[in-house]
Amino acid sequence: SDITNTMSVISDEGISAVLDMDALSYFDDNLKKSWRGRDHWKVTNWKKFNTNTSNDNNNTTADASTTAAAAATTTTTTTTTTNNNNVGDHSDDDNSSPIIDKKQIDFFDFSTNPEDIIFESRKKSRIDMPLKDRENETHYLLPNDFHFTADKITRLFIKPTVRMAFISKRENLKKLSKGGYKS
Amino acid sequence: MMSSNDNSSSSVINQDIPSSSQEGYLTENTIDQQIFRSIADVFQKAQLTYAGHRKHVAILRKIQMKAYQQNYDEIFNLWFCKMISKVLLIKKTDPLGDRIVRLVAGFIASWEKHVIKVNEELGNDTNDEALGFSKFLNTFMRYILRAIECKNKIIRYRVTQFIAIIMDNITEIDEELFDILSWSISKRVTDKEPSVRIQAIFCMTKFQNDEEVDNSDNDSDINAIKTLIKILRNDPAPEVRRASMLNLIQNNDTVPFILERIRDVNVINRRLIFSRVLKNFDDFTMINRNILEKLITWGMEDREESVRRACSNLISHHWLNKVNGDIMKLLKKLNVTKSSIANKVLMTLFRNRHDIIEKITFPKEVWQNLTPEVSFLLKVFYQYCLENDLQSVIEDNFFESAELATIIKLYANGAFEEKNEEDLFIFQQLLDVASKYDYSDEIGRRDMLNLVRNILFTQILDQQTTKLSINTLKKLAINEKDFIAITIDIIQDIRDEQIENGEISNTDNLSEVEELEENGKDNKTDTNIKNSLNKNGIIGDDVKETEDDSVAIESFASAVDGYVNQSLANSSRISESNVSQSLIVDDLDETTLVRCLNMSRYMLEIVEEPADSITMSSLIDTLITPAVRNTDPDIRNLGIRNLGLCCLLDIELATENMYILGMCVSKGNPTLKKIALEVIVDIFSLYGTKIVDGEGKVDSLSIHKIFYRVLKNADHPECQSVAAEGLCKLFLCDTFVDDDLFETLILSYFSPANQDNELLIQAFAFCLPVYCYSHIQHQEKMAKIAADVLFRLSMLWSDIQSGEDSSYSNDSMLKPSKILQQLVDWVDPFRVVKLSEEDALRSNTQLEFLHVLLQIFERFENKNVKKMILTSLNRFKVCKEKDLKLMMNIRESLEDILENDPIDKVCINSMNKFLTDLSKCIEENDQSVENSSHTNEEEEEDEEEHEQEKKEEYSNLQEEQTTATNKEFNNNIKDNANISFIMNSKISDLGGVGEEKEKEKEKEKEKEKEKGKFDDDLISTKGIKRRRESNSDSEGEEHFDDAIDKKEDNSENKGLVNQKLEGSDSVDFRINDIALSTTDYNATTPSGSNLNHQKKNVSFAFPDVSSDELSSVSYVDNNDEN
DNA sequence: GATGTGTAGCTCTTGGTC
DNA sequence: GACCAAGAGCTACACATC
Repeated sequence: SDITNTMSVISDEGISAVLDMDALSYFDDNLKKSWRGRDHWKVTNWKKFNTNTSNDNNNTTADASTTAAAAATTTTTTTTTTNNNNVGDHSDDDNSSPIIDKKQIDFFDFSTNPEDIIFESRKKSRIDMPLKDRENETHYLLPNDFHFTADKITRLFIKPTVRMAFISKRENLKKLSKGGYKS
Repeated sequence: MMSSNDNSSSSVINQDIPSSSQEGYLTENTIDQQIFRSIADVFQKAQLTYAGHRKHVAILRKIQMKAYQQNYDEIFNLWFCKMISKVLLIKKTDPLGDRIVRLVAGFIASWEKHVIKVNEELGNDTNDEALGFSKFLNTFMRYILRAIECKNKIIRYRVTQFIAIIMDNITEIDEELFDILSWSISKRVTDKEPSVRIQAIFCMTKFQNDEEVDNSDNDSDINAIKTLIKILRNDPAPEVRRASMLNLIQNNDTVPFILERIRDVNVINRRLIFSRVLKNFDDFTMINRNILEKLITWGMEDREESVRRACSNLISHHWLNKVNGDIMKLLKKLNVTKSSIANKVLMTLFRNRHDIIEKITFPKEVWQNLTPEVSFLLKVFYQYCLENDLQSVIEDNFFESAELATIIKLYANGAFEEKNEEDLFIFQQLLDVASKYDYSDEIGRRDMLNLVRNILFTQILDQQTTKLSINTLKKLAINEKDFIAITIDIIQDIRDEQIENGEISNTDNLSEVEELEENGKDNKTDTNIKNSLNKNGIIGDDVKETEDDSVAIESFASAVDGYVNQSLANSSRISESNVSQSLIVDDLDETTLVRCLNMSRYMLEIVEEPADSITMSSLIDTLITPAVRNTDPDIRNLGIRNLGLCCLLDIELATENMYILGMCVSKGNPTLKKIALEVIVDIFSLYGTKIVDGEGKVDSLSIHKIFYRVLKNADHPECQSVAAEGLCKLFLCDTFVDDDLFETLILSYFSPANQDNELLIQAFAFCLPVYCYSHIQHQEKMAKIAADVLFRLSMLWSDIQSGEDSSYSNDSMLKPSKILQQLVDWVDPFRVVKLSEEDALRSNTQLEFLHVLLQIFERFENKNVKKMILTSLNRFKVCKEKDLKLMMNIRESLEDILENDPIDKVCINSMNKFLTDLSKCIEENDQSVENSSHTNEEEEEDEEEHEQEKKEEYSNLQEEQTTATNKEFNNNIKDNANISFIMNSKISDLGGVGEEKEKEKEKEKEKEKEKGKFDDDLISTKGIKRRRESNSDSEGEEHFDDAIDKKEDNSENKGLVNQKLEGSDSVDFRINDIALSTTDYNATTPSGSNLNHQKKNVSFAFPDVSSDELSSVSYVDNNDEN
């Protein structure tokens, strides 16, 4: 409430034209999962900035519906296949895999002996965790979270009631574009 | 079908037609088959639904009994096991298996229950029933245990599942069997499959129960508990830790480990602490205070909404219910006077339980007899009402300000006169209310003002209370000027009183002041701050910095003196009229000084506009300056903080004080360094670059150097992270634009030296994406340096892996593939905020990165890294909208690599895929250009011209020539092409001359490169020479580091390594470098010539980035120096 | 080790009972 | 109004596959 140097007073050039509060929340939303940085970073899908332009929305909805439709199709096909399998049920014996993946087991059928598999000697195959995985000095605990937010980084260090004035002067903008590629 | 060759005794395979074989055993066979069929029938039915399980269990029991009666119990056991053998093959997710498991558990439980009953009836456990059960259990368990180390994980899972559920359903077990079980299970706890481990844990939990009952079992109990704790903390799979967390027995030894999971990396585990573990605690006061405070703080601040919700549910439902809705009881339990979470807890309650808001009232009589709890409730309640605009609630419960003043006075008396601690606490709560109160009533306002003023004047308050009081003053003042006047009056009064009481002999001080003023005049005539400082012998020199502390301190002190002189000189225009001038003393006792400084600090923190300059300079001269000069570090820190706050109100003051702030950063102790750094960043954030580079101003290069140095110094991680965050902020608002400083910044994010600086890592993790995605030009900057960043870090990584660089462990650094991913991600134009889809499609940031990367591809020495780059090609997104020539260039580079590099199939596949896509885009791009030229005649010309331009450029590039064309990729930046890139405007005059020279050199270098030989040293040396030229050209201008430069000139080429180590110098070179080369840089960037450029820059630019390890990464061969 | 699919563990809603 | 149960929908994690 008592902030004088808000982003709004900033000239409409360059970065300040872009960085309003909405834009900042775009970062907060999309960055909240990568706060641990570096070692824990992985590629994530970013939610598009909501620009109120119908274009974006249309695109996204279109995309979504297509994928949804695609997904729906796949689901239906899979279900049908499963159903087909179910019809065949326990009468069709699948010898290719010992593992039972059927709607029902025939407890009367001992045409194949499960003991061949379950008591199979384990030979060379490793069934234990590698030693290096058994201890971890982080104990799988999160580090201290310093809660960087767009709000925090746009405030001054020693006077947090005041925001940075994004006085982006023309000269600096030019400097910035120097050597950069524009498209 | 059935195999006749199966003759192992335990594997009596039966057929569907039982009587067909095994003649002579018909009777037995029939019973055998009957048992088989009966059991199979039950299993057959029970697998489909849980309904009827009870019946099925009963039938099974009957079958067993009948078999027993016929002396066929062993056959029963055998067939039972056979059934199970089938179940062991049912995959984990199939509910069939679980149903049978439950059936078996039910059967066993039912049988055991019966056995116990019989045992009780007969008074022994050796009866037939008991023995029969034991026999069955032994047979069954040993049967499945034979499969517990099966190589098939599903079977291991089912076996452990059976064991777990059986353990859960029986009360006793043979010791011998138990031993075998616990031995087998303890091995499965380290199974490679998490699902098996979880079941093993379920078994383990059964071993920890009998603790007190049987001492002989204690060992295994303790072992079980120890194992579970180890798993809880060390298992990589969250669901396994979860199983351990929820099943570990809770006692004084285990609870801390369980609650530690509040910071588990897994969300569900964290949430469960609130929704399960803590919910089951009878009384949270059992938990250690510190732990409890942390639990709630972390719970409320968790990144995940669901955890926060679980936490607030715990508080607002469970906890409140436990005290039957009695908030006062809850507050007592929380111990409000010492709790840091009570505030949060109450706020959560108010937010989630609107029903209790209505029930809270503060009748007048309560105010007279406040307890800490009630006053605390009052404070938080008022805060809540204000935040939620509950005006009517406030009106009902809180009265006129005059009355509030009276009440506060009451408790203030208790607090200060009678030194009653409870009253002090109550006073603080009420003061908090007062700082937000409505003072429309003039009498109330005046009463309160007098009260607060009086308290501030007479009492020595802690920081928090001081802050509250000052905040209240602001609320009470008519306007900001009034507020400042009131506060400064109080400070003045305190000082006056102190001086009166302190019988200070002012004579010495006065003469000192005069002396200072003399110096000040000197300074003024000089108008050169730096000269006077050089006189004092304190130049920001790395060599000096390494000298012993006493020298540093001395030089620091003289710097401060210099500052004081200067500040006096500058303020003389004001101080003439300043009566209190004679009071410039630092003899105020420390407590008073700190008290005044804190008051002024809290005042300045909330002041929005500067007061009149007289008031401000009086504050600075009489309070802040002496504090800055003080030898006590705490006071000095406060002094600098205050000075910084003043600077944020007055740009001139800020400009004047940049130097002293810089000195504080380079010479101060870590705390002072940090504050001063923060101040510098704040000043830049507020005023931009206006405060540097100009008549009497500090050189921006020096400021750059300061940042470099702090950033590279891992000894002061806090300063490092302030520098990192600060630089990110300044780059974000385009106050800083230097490429090399920026690259240093990125490198320090990935540097293994900073691996443990969590604050720095997190600052970067947030700020760097914000920078890259906030503006397309920011992203372009990243794209420009990305390839070099990857190169340097890959080299470093190779060194670490090969053991050449032993200062870091192998995993202290991100793999190059991950770094590449990150960089590609940062230059993804689709993430740029408010950039339209079309612009994003057209943006070349990612391809620029790729282009430069392919240009320097051959310089990557590590084969694996090369391979990695090629297999990662498809991470770069291409589309027809991209720049045609850029795409063609990339294609060419890739084809070159395909031809000349020995590469494996994976790479070839990846490259082919990318090339196919790329060619398609190139084709489409070509077509669309043609199409558009036909559709729109007007645009045709432009388009053609543009295309022509591009083509020219690219053909130039392909020939790897850097003709001094000023053509741009994009006309947009044409205007900027000739604008020098440097910070110091004076140098820019030289641009033309330097430019030509530069281009000549560029050409030379290009030729060299074409020959295939690349002499790094030569180029580096050239770089230095060139720098000197430009430096001498810029003679006469004020240079922060003239002294160093000259010194170095004298010492004649100290060698590259030294220059590397003295990072300070590199900044200068670098900036001039850019100044001389930027113009053609724009025109030639995608070419190979740029590569030279980059290389050359690099060798100077980051000598001190992340200490020596990066120097080995540098292109410059520095062996001769080592 | 990157990929897509499947699943656990929620959360929220609806509808019903006490 | 509290409570539960069933059902839909969501997301991070687990699993499977290549």
